[in-house]
Amino acid sequence: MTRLSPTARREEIVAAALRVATSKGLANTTVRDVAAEMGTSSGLIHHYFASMDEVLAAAFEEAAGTDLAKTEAAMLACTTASERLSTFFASYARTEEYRAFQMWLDAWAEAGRRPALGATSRRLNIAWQELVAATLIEGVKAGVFICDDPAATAWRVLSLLDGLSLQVAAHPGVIEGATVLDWAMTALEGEVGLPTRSLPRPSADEGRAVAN
Amino acid sequence: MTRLSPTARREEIVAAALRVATSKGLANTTVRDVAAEMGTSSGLIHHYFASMDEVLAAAFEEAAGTDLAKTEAAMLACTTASERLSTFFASYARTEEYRAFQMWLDAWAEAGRRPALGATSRRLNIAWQELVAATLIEGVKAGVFICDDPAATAWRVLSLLDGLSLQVAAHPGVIEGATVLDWAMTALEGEVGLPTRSLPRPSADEGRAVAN
DNA sequence: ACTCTTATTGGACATCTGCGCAATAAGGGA
DNA sequence: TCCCTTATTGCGCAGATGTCCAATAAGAGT
Repeated sequence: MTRLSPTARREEIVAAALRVATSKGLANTTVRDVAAEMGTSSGLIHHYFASMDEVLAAAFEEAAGTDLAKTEAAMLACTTASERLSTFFASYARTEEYRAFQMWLDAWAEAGRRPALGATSRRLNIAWQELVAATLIEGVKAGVFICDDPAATAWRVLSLLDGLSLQVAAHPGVIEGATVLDWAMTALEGEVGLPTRSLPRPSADEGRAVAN
Repeated sequence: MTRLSPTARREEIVAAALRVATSKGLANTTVRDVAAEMGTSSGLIHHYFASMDEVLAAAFEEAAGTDLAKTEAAMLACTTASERLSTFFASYARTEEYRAFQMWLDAWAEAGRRPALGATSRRLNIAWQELVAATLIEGVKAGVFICDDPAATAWRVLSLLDGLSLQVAAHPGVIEGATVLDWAMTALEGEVGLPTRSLPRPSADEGRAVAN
């Protein structure tokens, strides 16, 4: 392979690891898989990463971190807190689709066994919660939301989303994807004193529109 | 090893597999681990189970199925629907403790890769939801709950519990165990039209009392 | 053109994995 | 007591896994 700069090669490794992890799961991604995906040798990966744990952590960070950044950007483009919440849900709809959520399942399950991946998973989960909490606080200040404890409400709505999405990902057919979003939004409306269904429900098309 | 009857040996294998899975996780449990735990040979396990997938499925069924049965029994000992819900939460508090929940994390993550484990996980998750839904329906008939769609509410409260417990198990310290229960019960009270905190919050002692 | 850093190779190593199979022995029924 | 089913053994096989390392070569700086 052509000799690359350390930063470029590192990025390529992370991108390749992410591609493999997306198709066969974080927990099933091996050094040789990543090397084969890049068309290089397996030794090269250990020249940039001390352990496979750190490769997986970097790949997961790339996936979930990018989702987070895109969602945050889309939310900041909105003017009102309600619109930001709607955008949040629409954006989450994409994350929840198909294989993407399997990566979260693997990250949570492996968190106790792979220190680097566990630390990354924890950090990103908290970041998502803080994103929602900040929007809630904003809405309370603007007088459109009623919420005693925005941080707690954020954890609840995010955990509800996670718990429901988990069923969609792990047990296909038990709950439908569109239902997850509707239920979570209804729960949030109840928490912050909005009339039920006052937040517009994103269609599948809208969810996909935010994705790119 | 002394020659046992097929049923007795089968049960011993499942029990040993469960013990191993409890300490090092379902996903990390190997044939040799289970054999060593029993003090027998690894070939014996394949004499009773066609694949490791089925051993893990049986072990998980034993763990989660027993939890479910105990919880159901405790709930049936109560007279009112509200008491049954309180008992449900108190019982869930035990499940959520420490390592027990890691098994659910592994089951969900592995569901897509191990067919037998996936089927078991799906079945037990639905059984838990049906248990809650039945109690809600009962409460609605008795006029103490207001709930349009008990099945949906059951999925929501269970998924909220799962999503919050998941954080406790995967990211220790982010949320406290006692908080999980309080938040989930508050959410349920909101859903079924009960005053907040009208369901008594079980203490850690009560949770442990139901365990045995 | 030459050197020297270092990106890259390719494979070795030790270990683990699920699974299968021939050999052994235990124990119940006759 | 003998026999015949079958529980149990112990190891082998084929493949996978993370990690490490000596050898190679590419390319930047002089």
